Amino acid sequence: MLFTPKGSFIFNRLTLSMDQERYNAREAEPKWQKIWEDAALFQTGNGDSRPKYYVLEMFPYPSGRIHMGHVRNYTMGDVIARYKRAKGFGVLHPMGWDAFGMPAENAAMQNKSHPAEWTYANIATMRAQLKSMGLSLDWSREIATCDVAYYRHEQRLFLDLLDHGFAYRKQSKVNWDPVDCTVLANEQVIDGRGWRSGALVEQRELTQWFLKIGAFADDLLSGLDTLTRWPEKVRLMQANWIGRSEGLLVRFALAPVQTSQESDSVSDAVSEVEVYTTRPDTLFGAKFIAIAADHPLAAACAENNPELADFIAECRRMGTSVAVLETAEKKGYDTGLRVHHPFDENWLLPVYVANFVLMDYGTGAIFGCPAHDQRDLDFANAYGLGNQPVVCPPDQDPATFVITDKAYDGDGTLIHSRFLDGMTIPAAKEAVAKRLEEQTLGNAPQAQRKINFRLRDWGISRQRYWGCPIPIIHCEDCGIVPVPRADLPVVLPKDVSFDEPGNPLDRHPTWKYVACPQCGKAARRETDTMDTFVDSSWYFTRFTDPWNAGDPTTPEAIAHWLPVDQYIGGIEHAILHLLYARFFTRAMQATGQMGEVREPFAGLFTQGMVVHETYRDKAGAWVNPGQLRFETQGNERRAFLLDSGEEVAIGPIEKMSKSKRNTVDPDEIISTYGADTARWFVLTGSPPERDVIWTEEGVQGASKFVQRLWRLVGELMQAAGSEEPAEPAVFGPAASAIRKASHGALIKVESDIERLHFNTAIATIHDLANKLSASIGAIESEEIGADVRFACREAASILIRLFAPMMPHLAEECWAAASFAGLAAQMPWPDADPSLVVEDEMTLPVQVNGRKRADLTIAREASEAEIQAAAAALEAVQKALEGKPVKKIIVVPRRIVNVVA
RNA sequence: GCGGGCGUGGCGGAACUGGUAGACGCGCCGGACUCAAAAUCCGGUUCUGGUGACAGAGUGUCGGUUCGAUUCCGACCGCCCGCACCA
Repeated sequence: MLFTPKGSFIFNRLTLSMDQERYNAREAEPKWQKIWEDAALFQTGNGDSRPKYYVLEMFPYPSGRIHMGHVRNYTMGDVIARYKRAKGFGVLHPMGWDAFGMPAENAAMQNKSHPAEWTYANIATMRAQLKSMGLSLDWSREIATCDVAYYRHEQRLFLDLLDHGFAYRKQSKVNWDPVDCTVLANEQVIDGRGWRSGALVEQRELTQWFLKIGAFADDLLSGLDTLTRWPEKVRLMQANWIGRSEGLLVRFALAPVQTSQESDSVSDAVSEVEVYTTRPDTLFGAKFIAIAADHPLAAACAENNPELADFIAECRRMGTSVAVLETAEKKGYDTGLRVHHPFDENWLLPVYVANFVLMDYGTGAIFGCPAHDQRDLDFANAYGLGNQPVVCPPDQDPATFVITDKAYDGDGTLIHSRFLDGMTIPAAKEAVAKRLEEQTLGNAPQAQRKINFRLRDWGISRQRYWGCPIPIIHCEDCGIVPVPRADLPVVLPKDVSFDEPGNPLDRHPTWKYVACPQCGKAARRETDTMDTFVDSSWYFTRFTDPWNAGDPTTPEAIAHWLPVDQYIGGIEHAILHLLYARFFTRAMQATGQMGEVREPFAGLFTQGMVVHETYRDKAGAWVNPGQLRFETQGNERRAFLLDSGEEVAIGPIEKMSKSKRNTVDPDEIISTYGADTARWFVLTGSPPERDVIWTEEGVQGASKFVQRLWRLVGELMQAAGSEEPAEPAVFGPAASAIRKASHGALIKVESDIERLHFNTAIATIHDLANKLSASIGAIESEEIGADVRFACREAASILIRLFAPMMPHLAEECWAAASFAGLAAQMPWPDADPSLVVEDEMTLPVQVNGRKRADLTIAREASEAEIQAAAAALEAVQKALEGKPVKKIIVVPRRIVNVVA
């Protein structure tokens, strides 16, 4: 007898290594990793003729060690890569390092070493960690952005962008991070603080390099519609960030002023104020004009008005902190200037300098319509300017409709607006635009239609050492001179010091002094380096041909591999990285480096974080879970310190962070349980886009399941015998049940992985294991015929391949132990036979008035009438009807029967 | 304030276009094996009532559409995320 009645297995010592009762991950994992590597299994050449599939996970910053978030991110990518490979695709699955950035400089300051040393040491550590995870990566394509071999091409791309007018220099107000001593892009300022340092950002006036992302604002917006495999949320966030608005530029003529001599001199020099508005329909509700503190007109008025100058200075001070802006009151200062209403020469509007008007949006000037804009209303109420409703809501009487402290911005009909009265808002907008376009002020139309964007151009200058040098030379005679392409790369000097603040490149004794390439005179190099987001804006294209030494990209490789079919990363890059990469794709297309590719990432997936409970001792100090012992009583859990026995408080579940001491080290997990257990865990429990809670019980559960699969495959192969039988013509009930379970699970897992529902794919594999265990446990040895042997062998072969993308090492060990040919990693995805899942009879739930009362088992081919008759005849149905007559019986084929009384 | 998302057992979650709510896992309870423990295996586990077959309630709350609603619509409550003087 092969099986004991309870199904526990007696191992046959003759069957290969299956006599091991336990699967030893620590031995097996490095063994298979080496076999894969020696066979160069995951290297994909550019001449591959299979249909292509490009899987990419956001490459990591080499901060020191990988964390659980990396494990989750890269496991998901690896499941897809391995699955697609099994499905017959030529899979490109590369890895690299986002290796420039501030932390390396901070480390250099602390350790008195060089950023390169720290960075490359971290890369070596993290590469080894990633390799221990058993990822199917093509390491032959590895890149690090801090390698000259990479950033030389970035300098070339910069020069291409410069030639095409996509890079330019301008003086502007910038976000200055006083801790990192560098400039930040708007996207890098979060709640008024630097995204890395957390320092309150200040405004400074500096000359900076900009990339013209604004040139593609419209295209970046409309392109979002084509990204159907992106999360709706990310597309929406980008659309809001780009912030397109359609409006009108309207010029208001300045009226001569009698009251104030100072203002009078201004109105002599300047004749008009131009405003930008998206609500030209409310022009007859206008009560004032407001200009920004930085508006040239404000500066002109302030020249002879110290009080106004003070007010402007106050506005500027406030502008340095977003936190203050949020709570700031609407404040203004009357310049004394007046303008004529465009439709009525006798109607004068006061011109205020206002703290809520921004110079860098629109024209830095607005007209205020208090009745229909809350901000304008707050201002008007503060300065007693009154309001005039000009849009009447549908349910209000125009005669009595008034606004007091809540502006109305909804739909309605125009009132008190002369020639606009009775119009809808869109009609009124059109009418105003048309009339003002035809009307002239000076010698030009008084108004002009204008589409505006919130998106600002991307400032890329950083006053840091550890970044890609901007290949520019400043010559006193020739001005800005690009480094000739033949002289590239501009290499970072090695001999730099970090013992004082500021930019080491700037204070290097020799590096910046060069001869001007044009006139040969003494000149200086640009000492700013590029924002590290430039590095990550094109790395996905470099992966397609990282061996090309002469050019950043290779047209054939781009055409073959791009776009990335599935990109995986954190939601935190929804705007920053993902928008920049989309911009670079367009800009590089314009410079001829991107072929016909319009969007870099056809499919995007944003995975959730790995979170963990937090613990605090009596003193309130955070405690690491490794120091704790847990007790459970019923549904209550308590935690105690291992050494002292002191009880600690179990706190909320939060993102793993060193400061809260709730991190779990991947290395420890891998050395204790193996990579497969870690990989399995991060996919289980919650859907991939949601956070997953790390628990010790969960890891142990995953580890137990690894062992269970190992035993189950052994049992299946024991039943299957060592000889591979031909497929029998007839299968008995036991064999049929096994085949039905295997093929049913296969169909489900396949569709789950295709939809990236890894958690339900795993549930299905659990379910299959349960079913197979039950089947095998129920079979007596004398029943094992050719059909059962065939079904068990088939089940083992399917089962192993189903979990192979998630637990590749265990799959190889099982595959080999089962004496199947080749490597599991090379096996094609099994073909499902849907006919095996179909049953002759089906069981339909039967409802009475929408409530389930019975089950009806009936032939699959039964007609609707037969089903109706059989359902009505059921005892439970009759009972539930309580004698009431049946009105109708609804039959939804293969789904349900509902008897309506 | 604006925009978006989410509320399902003790817990994580499942339920594809409206069709058996609670798959699968964790935890818990009971049992087998064992001198004992671990490991493993078997059974139970939404709530209420009943020894029981069974009956009633049930997917944040209230209403609507439908033969039928976790799923669609409306209002409200709660939580999470993004943006925020953008004219």
